Amino acid sequence: MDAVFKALADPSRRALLDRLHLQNGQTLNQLCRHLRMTRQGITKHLGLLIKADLVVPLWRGREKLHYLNPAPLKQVSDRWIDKHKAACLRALADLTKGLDALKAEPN
Amino acid sequence: MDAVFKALADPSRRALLDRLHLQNGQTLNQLCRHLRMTRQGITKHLGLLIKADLVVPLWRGREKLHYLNPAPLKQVSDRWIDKHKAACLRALADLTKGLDALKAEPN
DNA sequence: CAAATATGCAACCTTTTAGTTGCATATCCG
DNA sequence: CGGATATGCAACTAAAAGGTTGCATATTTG
Repeated sequence: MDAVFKALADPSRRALLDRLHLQNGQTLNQLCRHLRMTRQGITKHLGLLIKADLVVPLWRGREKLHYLNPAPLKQVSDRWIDKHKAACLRALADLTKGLDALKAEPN
Repeated sequence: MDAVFKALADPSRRALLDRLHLQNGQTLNQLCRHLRMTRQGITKHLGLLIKADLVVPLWRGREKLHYLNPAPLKQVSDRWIDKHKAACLRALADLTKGLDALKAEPN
């Protein structure tokens, strides 16, 4: 799961995911067209996305097609994000309480 | 939103959020007890969390209380995670289709 | 007031990360 | 076959990140 968070930390990588979200199964060269960076740079980013299993590469001849894999994202969402979102109201209540306690103080 | 993703990228920072999730409004020293790192190191991590607005500091005398702010997490979830999760089935279909096309090839 | 407590700030070091350049390899097409 | 296309791999650089040490500052307490 750490690999997923790390992979999502970079804007270029999120842009790549967004691109694939727009059109799945693109080749490396296709993905290169929209990002101002060398092909090798993009390869590195894709490498991290693949390592995090967010993207699955598929070879077709000399072309490497890139497909989204939504599973790890769902996992992060279910196991981490949702847990924290669930405590949303409670957290806000805590903060409000803290603020009130501060105001009530004689200073 | 970039700050939020960056903040979530580090396991120590996620641990801090988890700690606050367990007990909200802890002081810096309290948070230090559970992480094997110098206080100053933790201050840095908290600084990033605060910058990303995931944590809100509240001074009470010489103590700095730390409260969770669930808003940015919810934003990331709504605007980014959900968008990608929604394409879940479609992405899997794409991948399956890609695999099938590959198998169907004469090689 | 003085000592203890809670925190901040800055300099520094080490490792990681982002990105580049250069060259090698494999596949397709005429 | 030979050229064009699609990609991989390795070395290198610059910048950022994670973490430490040392010292300063503010607040509480005896």
